[in-house]
Amino acid sequence: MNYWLFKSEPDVFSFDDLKAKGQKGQEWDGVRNYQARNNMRAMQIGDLGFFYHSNIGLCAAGIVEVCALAHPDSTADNPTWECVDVRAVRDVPNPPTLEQIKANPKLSKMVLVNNSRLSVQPVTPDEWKEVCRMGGVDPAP
DNA sequence: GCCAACGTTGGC
DNA sequence: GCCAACGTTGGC
Repeated sequence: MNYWLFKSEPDVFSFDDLKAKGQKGQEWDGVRNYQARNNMRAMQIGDLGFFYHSNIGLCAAGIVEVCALAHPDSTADNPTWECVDVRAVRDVPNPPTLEQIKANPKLSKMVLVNNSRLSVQPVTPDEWKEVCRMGGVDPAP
C-alpha cells in the first residue's frame, strides 16, 4: 500500500466534483509530466491519496482511492500519457492547509513543500498519518 | 497579476 | 550534449 497526493484546481475539478462521480470514480487525465505519469504507473488498486486543492483553497480537501491501474489518457493524442482512475472515499473534516503543512516540522520533507510544481506526488506513511491527524480523518478508511 | 521554479525545446 | 529561450505551474 502506497500513499499519494493529487493536485487539482478546484474551480476546474474539485473534490466535490469527484464525489459526484460516485464509486466509478474518474480518470485523472490531463497530466503531461513524466514524473507525475511515472508515479501513476507505480500505483496499485487500493492505494490512497490526498485530493489537494491548488490555487484556490490550498488544502488537502479529501481522501481518494485508486480504482483503476494506469491506462492511456483518453484526452491525450499520444499514448505515452497514461493515468489512473480515482474515486472519493472520505471527507477531511478540517482540511490541512499548505500553511499548516509548511509549519509542521514533521512534514518538512514533503514533496508538496519542496517541489510544489509536481502534480502527482508520493507521500510517505509517516506524512500520511500526520496529515490525516491534522485533518481529523482516519488514516485507514 | 506577478514572478520564481521548473520542465521542455531547439540551435549549435 | 550543452544551454539559452520559452512555456507552464502555482504560491503569493
